[in-house]
Amino acid sequence: MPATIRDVARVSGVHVSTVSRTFSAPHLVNPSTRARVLEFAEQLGYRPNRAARALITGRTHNIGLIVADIANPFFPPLIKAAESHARGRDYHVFVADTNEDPGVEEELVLALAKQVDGVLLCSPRMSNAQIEKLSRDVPLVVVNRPVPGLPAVIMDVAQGARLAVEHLTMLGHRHIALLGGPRGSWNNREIRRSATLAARAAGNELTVLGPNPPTEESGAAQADSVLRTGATAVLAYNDLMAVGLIDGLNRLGITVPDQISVVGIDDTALSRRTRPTLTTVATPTAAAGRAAVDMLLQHGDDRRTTALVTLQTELIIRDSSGPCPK
Amino acid sequence: MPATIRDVARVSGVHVSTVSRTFSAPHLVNPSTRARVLEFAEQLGYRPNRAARALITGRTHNIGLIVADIANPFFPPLIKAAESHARGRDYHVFVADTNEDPGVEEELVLALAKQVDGVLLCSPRMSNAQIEKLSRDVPLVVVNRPVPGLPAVIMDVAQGARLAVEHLTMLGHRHIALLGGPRGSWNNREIRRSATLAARAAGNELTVLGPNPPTEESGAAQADSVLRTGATAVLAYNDLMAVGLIDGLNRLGITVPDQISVVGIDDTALSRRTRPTLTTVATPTAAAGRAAVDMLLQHGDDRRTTALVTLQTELIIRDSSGPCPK
DNA sequence: AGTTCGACTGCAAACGTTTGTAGCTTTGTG
DNA sequence: CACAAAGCTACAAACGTTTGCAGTCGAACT
Repeated sequence: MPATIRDVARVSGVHVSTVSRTFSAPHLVNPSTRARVLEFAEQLGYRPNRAARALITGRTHNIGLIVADIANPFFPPLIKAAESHARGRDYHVFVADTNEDPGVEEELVLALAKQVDGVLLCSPRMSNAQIEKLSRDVPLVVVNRPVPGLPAVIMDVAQGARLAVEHLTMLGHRHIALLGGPRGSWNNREIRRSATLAARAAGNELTVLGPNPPTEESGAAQADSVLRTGATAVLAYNDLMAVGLIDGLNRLGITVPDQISVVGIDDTALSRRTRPTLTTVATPTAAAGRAAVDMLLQHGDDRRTTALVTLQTELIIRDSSGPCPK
Repeated sequence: MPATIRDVARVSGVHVSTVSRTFSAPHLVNPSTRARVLEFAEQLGYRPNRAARALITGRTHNIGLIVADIANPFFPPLIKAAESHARGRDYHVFVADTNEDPGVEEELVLALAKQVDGVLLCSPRMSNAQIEKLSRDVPLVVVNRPVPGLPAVIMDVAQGARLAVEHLTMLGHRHIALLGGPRGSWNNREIRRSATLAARAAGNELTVLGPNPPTEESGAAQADSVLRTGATAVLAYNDLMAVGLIDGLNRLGITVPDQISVVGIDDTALSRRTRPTLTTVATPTAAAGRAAVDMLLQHGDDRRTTALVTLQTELIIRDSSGPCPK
């Protein structure tokens, strides 16, 4: 029913190849012919069938975007930025949600492989070896985790964690709890490593809790474990857990920041809206989305380029962190 | 490089058509042949090329999902539910963001048309006529707005608005302001209509403000217009505007709900997290996403089925609404 | 024994494009 | 005026599938 290249060719009295070139290699066709073809194409509402084109060119002009949880407020800005950036380059975006399940991740990459020119793997929970293996089937760019031999864009969350610990130290806190995130997360390990280092450098005590699912409920559920550590300040794996924790603490009659300071990570839209507003480490998620798309489209075919883009993070001081109670 | 159906055929010593049937019509091939083919296919890592398949069958097993703004917290739960539901039925989902621009909407539907079996159009800003026209190119299901002659899933936001007005009336409020949303929004008109009716029935005064962009900033910016109306309670187009408004009021030294009550719509994840927590009308977004996918896949080909699914809404009373100050 | 049937498999055309090659004009050059 | 070059267009094969049709073969029926 929809017009094909053949319809356009017939109507405008030229061969299909001429119509094809009118769109994909304009300089090879006589301007007047081209004008005529374009006119008829317009009139018939012709649009090239990208799937058919992909079949022969091998380029689909689609990309895949795989995230752990669309509803986690960390991701929407990244998705939005990536989609918009990709569309500006005439690419469409498949979005899929793994529910934090590594098995689903793998299946998804494989299922998408033939339909896309590459996949953005955001915060994957798979092993490096698995990712490495998948990258033989389809170009990958990893976000939020470096994988040896693969292009990746990461945010310097170690620096952020250090800044957070230093901030808390300056406020007089001597014992900090680290509310850990999910097991497979590279960010989680990185935060832990860096916070440990920073705490040691400041002569502080650091108690690590976790691993935990990176959700609000999980943060709330950890409120009493946090209390039991005796820490006066908490650095949480992400904003979601931080606000959950604050809620949980409130329910136990503890107020933030008067009795305990809480610092989040990600600076999601949330953090400005909660009361108290959340001190947090800002990660440039939109920029990460754009950078990842760029990397994917840049090295079109020469995969296994091992570029690594690192984006800086920043500590945003708001109301959930305050002086250590005595 | 990746294995094709021909590779599998060669290796397992059968014709390509047999391999094809092994996957798409198993009952037509001898179980033992089938087993052998499957084994070799597995071994070669063969996966049918869906684009090639689509070319001949006309079914892509993809759907498009077009929303106004991915970062608006209303949408992620809908996207997540729709994607997960679709994938359960072996469909992949293109997600695209229009930035509230009707022109982009149209372009996007057209661009996606050949690559999908149908498009979910969420909260479109286009005219009915435009939507109607697009539906001739590709099956559409509209979400959050009824369009004559097209399948749609809507949420009964009129009922929600009525409940909200009644709730405020019971709290003693006699003058309510309606903080309107974007121009093209059907929901906006519906809310307005229903709130007006309910206010009249209760003998209340209702002042309508707007149209406004449906964002937090826009809500905040309207704080003084709201004050000038002299209303003691506000019903906002959505949660985002409601929390923005509360912020704006706070900045003017007005407290919620003591001096003014504020009610939102959508019950986004936000509304539980702000202080005060937000009284709001809950819209079942995840259910809407699933229902829309079902409708799209159900009437596969017989478009122009004019089914309309209406989902109920519910008033969630939290802390941002209180008794009318005297 | 001949026929019919069913189960299975192969053949080849088709889906809507792109692209290398070859052919035809026209123009420029010596 | 002949010839080459340049500019343009047509032809046809290819991409990886599906699918209607026809063919083969053995079993079951008459």
